[in-house]
Amino acid sequence: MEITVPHAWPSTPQEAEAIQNALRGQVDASGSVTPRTVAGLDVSYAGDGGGVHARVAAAAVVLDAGTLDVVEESVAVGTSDFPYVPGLFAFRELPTLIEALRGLSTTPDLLVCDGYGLAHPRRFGLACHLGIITGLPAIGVAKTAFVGTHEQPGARRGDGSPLLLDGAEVGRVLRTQDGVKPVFVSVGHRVGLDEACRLALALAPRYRLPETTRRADRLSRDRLAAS
DNA sequence: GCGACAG
DNA sequence: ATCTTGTCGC
Repeated sequence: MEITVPHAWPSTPQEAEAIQNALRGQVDASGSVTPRTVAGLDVSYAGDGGGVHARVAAAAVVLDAGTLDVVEESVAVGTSDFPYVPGLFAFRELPTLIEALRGLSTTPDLLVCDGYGLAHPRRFGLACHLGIITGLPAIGVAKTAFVGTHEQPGARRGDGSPLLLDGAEVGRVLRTQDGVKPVFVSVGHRVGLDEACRLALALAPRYRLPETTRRADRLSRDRLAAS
């Protein structure tokens, strides 16, 4: 698919924050989607992934939203030239993720990102970046807590509790399987939170994480090991 | 002031 | 994220 990045790549944390502050107003946190295809995105790192020039592999795996069968896969290898800073995480993975998306011959109807969207210090996490850059509906499904407060959701699949930040619900702590640790769902772009949770649940019929994320994780890891 | 902190 | 043994459970 074609992608044009609407800004320069930052070389300092200050520039990165300025980009997020400038783009945050463009997020559309409403809407519903009935995707035919869904792309899962993930990045793997070689060695101590904390380094600034670590080798990385980014994967984009497109699944049929109904059957969860793989429709297309794309991987890109590169380096992460921006350090890992909580809140600026997107700048570390975006360049390679975008290359992976460009490698797709089809345009997916939804992006499922490994991380946060609006549940972010400046309300503009990785899922928002990818949503705005591509113009596509996007959601974030994170594995661990980052910002906000929340109560423990019920123990059953589908149970959830609001993720609150400054009195606003910026995401939801969602149980995707009975008795397993919940995931953190937040809006990236052009999808409401209820819809984002519904989609995340539908994409995780058997395991804790969405099939999209699991597929992208495995593909990026394998590709990195083979390079 | 001191920690905590998506991947 | 990645580095890692053994262990519990389906």
